[in-house]
Amino acid sequence: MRSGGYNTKSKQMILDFLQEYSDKTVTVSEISEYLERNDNSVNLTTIYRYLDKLVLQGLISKYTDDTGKKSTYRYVGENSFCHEHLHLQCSTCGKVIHLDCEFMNELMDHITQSHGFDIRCDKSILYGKCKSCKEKENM
Amino acid sequence: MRSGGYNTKSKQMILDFLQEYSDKTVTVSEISEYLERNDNSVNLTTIYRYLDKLVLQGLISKYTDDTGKKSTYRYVGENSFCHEHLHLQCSTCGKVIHLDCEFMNELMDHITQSHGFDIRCDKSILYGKCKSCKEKENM
DNA sequence: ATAATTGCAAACACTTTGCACCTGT
DNA sequence: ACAGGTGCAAAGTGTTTGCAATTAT
Repeated sequence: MRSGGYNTKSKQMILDFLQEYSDKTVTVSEISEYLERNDNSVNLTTIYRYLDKLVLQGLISKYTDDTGKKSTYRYVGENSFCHEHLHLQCSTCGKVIHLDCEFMNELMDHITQSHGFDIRCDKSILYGKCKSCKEKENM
Repeated sequence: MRSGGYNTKSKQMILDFLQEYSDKTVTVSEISEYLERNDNSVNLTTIYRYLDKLVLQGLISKYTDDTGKKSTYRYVGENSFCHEHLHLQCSTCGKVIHLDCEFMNELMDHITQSHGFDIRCDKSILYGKCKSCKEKENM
């Protein structure tokens, strides 16, 4: 494991899970349930502690869900000097869409220039309703 | 008071406070402290309950702060068929900037068209660092 | 050997609920 | 009179902390 820590099955499984779902944000209980399903139940405390470390290492990002009660985490990886992008999260199904387009870049540039405000993409989520949830609603 | 409720000093003061700071989001403790300062201490329960009602009436919007621990509220008013706008909140000083520009509208339109995702502006906050906090940092 | 990890119980912070009492209309 | 508002204590939730026991190196 990186950063001088010891290697344990629990830590490895948590990281695996985060990597597998790196296209969305996952909750602590989702991680916990995954570990249970795979016969490696881990105390919530342990999960929180390991997640804190990963956040510090910059391997994952921490967010707050739409209700403001739970935290969610997303794997971003260590070579995450990748292009900045915003996240759209559906308040209904939780799906996350990565947003990186010329319009976004134009907006970000404009904000920096006109307001002097630097957006932290990894701290921001735009909430709304995704296509499929809208469709389901109209059935 | 609207919506058939009774009129009380506490409710009036809470609404006044929200209106006075309608350009930013305020926390429950800020409301509570304001009431204390003005010799009208109100139990937190009461504040939460009234805020819930105001949210239901659509007079205020509820957000989650950057840390994900506290809720924040912002007065939007009842004639809030005003132009949609996003909010930029400085993670350092808490200042809120209302964002409504052509670039934002272009981006929103693009997102609706390309992803079928409808952003709820009143649910979304972009976090980052404002100009003055950046300047203070470099002193 | 010893530093890191873990589980448990308890503490925490914010929010919500149940209930008896009070207040505005 | 009575629907609505309020305070208090208690419960609820997600998260964090202290500590002793265990494990990886």
